[in-house]
Amino acid sequence: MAAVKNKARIPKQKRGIETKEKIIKAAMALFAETGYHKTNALEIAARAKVATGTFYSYFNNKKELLIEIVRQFYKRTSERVLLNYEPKIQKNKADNYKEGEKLVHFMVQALYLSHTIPPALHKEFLAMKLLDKEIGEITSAEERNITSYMISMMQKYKDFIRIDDFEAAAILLHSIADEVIHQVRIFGMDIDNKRILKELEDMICRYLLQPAS
Amino acid sequence: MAAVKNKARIPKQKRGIETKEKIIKAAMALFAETGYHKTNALEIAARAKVATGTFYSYFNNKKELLIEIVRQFYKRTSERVLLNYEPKIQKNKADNYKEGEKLVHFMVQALYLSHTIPPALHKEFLAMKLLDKEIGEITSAEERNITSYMISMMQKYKDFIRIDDFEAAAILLHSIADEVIHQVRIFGMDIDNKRILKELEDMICRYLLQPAS
Amino acid sequence: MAAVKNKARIPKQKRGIETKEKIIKAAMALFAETGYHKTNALEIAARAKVATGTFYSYFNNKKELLIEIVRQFYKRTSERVLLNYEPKIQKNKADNYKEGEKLVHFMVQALYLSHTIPPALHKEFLAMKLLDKEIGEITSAEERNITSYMISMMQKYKDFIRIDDFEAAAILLHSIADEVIHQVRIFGMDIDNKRILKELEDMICRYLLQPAS
Amino acid sequence: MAAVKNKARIPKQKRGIETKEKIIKAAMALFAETGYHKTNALEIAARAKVATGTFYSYFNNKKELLIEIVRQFYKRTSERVLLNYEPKIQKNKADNYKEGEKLVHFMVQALYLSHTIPPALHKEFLAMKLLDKEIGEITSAEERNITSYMISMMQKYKDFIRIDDFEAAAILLHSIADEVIHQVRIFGMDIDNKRILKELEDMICRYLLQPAS
DNA sequence: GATGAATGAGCATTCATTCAT
DNA sequence: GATGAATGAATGCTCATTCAT
Repeated sequence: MAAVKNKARIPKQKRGIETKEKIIKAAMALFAETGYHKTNALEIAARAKVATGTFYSYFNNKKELLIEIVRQFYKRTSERVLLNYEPKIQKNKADNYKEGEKLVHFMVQALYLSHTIPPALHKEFLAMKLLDKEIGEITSAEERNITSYMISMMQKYKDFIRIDDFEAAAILLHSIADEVIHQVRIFGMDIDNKRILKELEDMICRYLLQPAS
Repeated sequence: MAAVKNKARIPKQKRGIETKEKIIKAAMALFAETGYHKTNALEIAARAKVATGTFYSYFNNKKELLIEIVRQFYKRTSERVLLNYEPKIQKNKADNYKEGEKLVHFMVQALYLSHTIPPALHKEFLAMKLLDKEIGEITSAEERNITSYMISMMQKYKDFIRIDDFEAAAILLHSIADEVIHQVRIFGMDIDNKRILKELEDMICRYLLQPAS
Repeated sequence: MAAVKNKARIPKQKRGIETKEKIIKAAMALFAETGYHKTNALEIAARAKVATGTFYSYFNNKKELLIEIVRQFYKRTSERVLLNYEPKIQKNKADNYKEGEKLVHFMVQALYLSHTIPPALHKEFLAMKLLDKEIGEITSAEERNITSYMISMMQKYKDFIRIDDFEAAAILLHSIADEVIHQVRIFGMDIDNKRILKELEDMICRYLLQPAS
Repeated sequence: MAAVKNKARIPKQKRGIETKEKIIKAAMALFAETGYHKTNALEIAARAKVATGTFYSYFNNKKELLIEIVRQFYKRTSERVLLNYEPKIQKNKADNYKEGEKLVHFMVQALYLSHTIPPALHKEFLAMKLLDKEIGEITSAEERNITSYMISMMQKYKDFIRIDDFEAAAILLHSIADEVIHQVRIFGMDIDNKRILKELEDMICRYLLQPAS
């Protein structure tokens, strides 16, 4: 309702960019340590060794800062997952299942490796995705990106694939792979993470791939 | 001086129990409508048509109220999932896979049906599970319960099962089924929910069950 | 300004008197333990094993209860100091100073012995005497009583006395004796209390009594 | 998590120091007018023409403010009492008692003059010394200072002194002189203050000084 | 641009007191 | 008389945000 005051400075000079980066670094550290809700602007400014006023000249408010952080994270993650070189898959090999397994392994690994921020911070992101509409939308857009990419991959390798509903499959696969990786990375479950990831890959393969004839 | 003042009244009389219930109802409605963080004690009391002081004579603070709500939810969910009658599975049937599918369908349905609180409220629970240690622990305990139950089911029907690592499988299955159901219930994804759930069941079956010979 | 609601019940029956006494006992204990200001009606009622409502049917409020306690204390103290039998003083003895010393010793002892409530509670009384007008007045009245008594004693034994201004002397003596006894009883000073009391008596004697000729 | 959040701002700039001083002034006025317990942070801020938040950026809470005020008071008092020039006392005069009287008079006057804050405020200090442990400790430390000074004075003029136990005497003298001065300044007793102070000095002299041979 | 002092609405919490049972 | 649940004004304190220097 209220007109958004868009006073946030967009730094052009080197010093300004560095200051903004200092603030983001400090905020990430604090969000990871004590959580987004329990961190306040004063603390962020203090940690960044910057005056409170400076904070507000770069970000209109705390949430905008979070959005910036989340955006940066997803941008980097996307790049890592989507732009990664594909493995060498041989379409005409005798055993398509084996080749498919390679592909699945590659994708799960890519997803796993893309989650490189501190678990505690990631936890905050996931929570904020649920709690905040804006963050939720950013996340959804990102997920749609990844899902589209997966559909295109299925189409490319459709001879390997046993299921029909590519869209549902993509959503399902992304959803579960992401969740399992979160579980593994964030909660660091008691039992060996490798065991879980192995089962995950097996599950995806059994579901997705044409069985070896 | 003592770290925690445990003044919360434990109502013995009918009136007290009703009042407490009124507060819980009001809080659930508000948490669902505006979220836990954006709801305050005053609003809860007002919605429950109760004085602020009354709120604080039943709960030491807002979080304790949330914990009570979460506990109640999990207790009911557990009862529904765990105590549900099992479907009639015939162990000696010719087609074990078909019977297995019935079992999987039954379990997914049970899990689906157990999530009967308003999606918005559930969203809050999931977020708080990530944000708050105490809530996180309650949730973990609950998850361990369900995982144990699943392991025992696998042992009971081990002739149907193709995988070896029951523990990893149980964790994996619980994790993904829960996640997909949340996605479906909370985000009410664009594409037909039935399509997703159908794929989920298919995936679980392919992964879990001995293929039809 | 506001008309004082004088609803406080004056118990006639044994049960009522006992209940009131229970409340007073509980309050004294709590005032001593945690202080008047940090004690609330609920706690007093709880300690007295009585309902909150019952508290308010015996006392209009917390301060009235304090006043009752202070009154009781001064009544008992007065009785002990004033009604105490006097020592046998021989007016015609050769050495008046020696006899005077006996008298002073007796009075200091009487004052000392009259302070029989727990030091922590006494501390509260002294503070409330400073902070609260009503309590201050009760205390002042009491002090005037004691001062008068001291003047009459000086008159009775005027042959022993070296000073002229009986009134100023009585006020001074009461004031300092009381203070020193408080110091000794309440703060339990590091150095031996007996040394302090001995010096006090010596001081009073030197000041008050005709030197031995 | 940490027991005490030490956020209190320590003003470096002129403006900050002035603001802090404004708050202290306002608080002293209000404590004197209505007492410490009946004054709240809001009122102090309002009187100082400052926002509530400003109050809390200089003091963590009301008690910390009181402590600061008490500290300032004792610092000033000490300086006045201890650093005051001594009167010219002639050790070899014929009449030591006369010289001693001068000394006692000087000390009582110094003590009297050192109590320059409004009586009502002083009353609050005395009450808080009894009610609050921290304030009590500050006061005790101060009293030990003064007592030490008195002992050193007695040693310096030991030829004038009739008593042996310097330590007990110092404690006793400080205690009673302080008390009588409080009585006089705070309660402004009915009878002429000069009469009381005169008797006080006489008493101290008789007790402390070698009689004129 | 940067600073950090100042703001004040907002929220959590307490407790003296009342009153229906 | 006794009970204890309910009341709600009062108060302490926080923190996002502004703005004079």
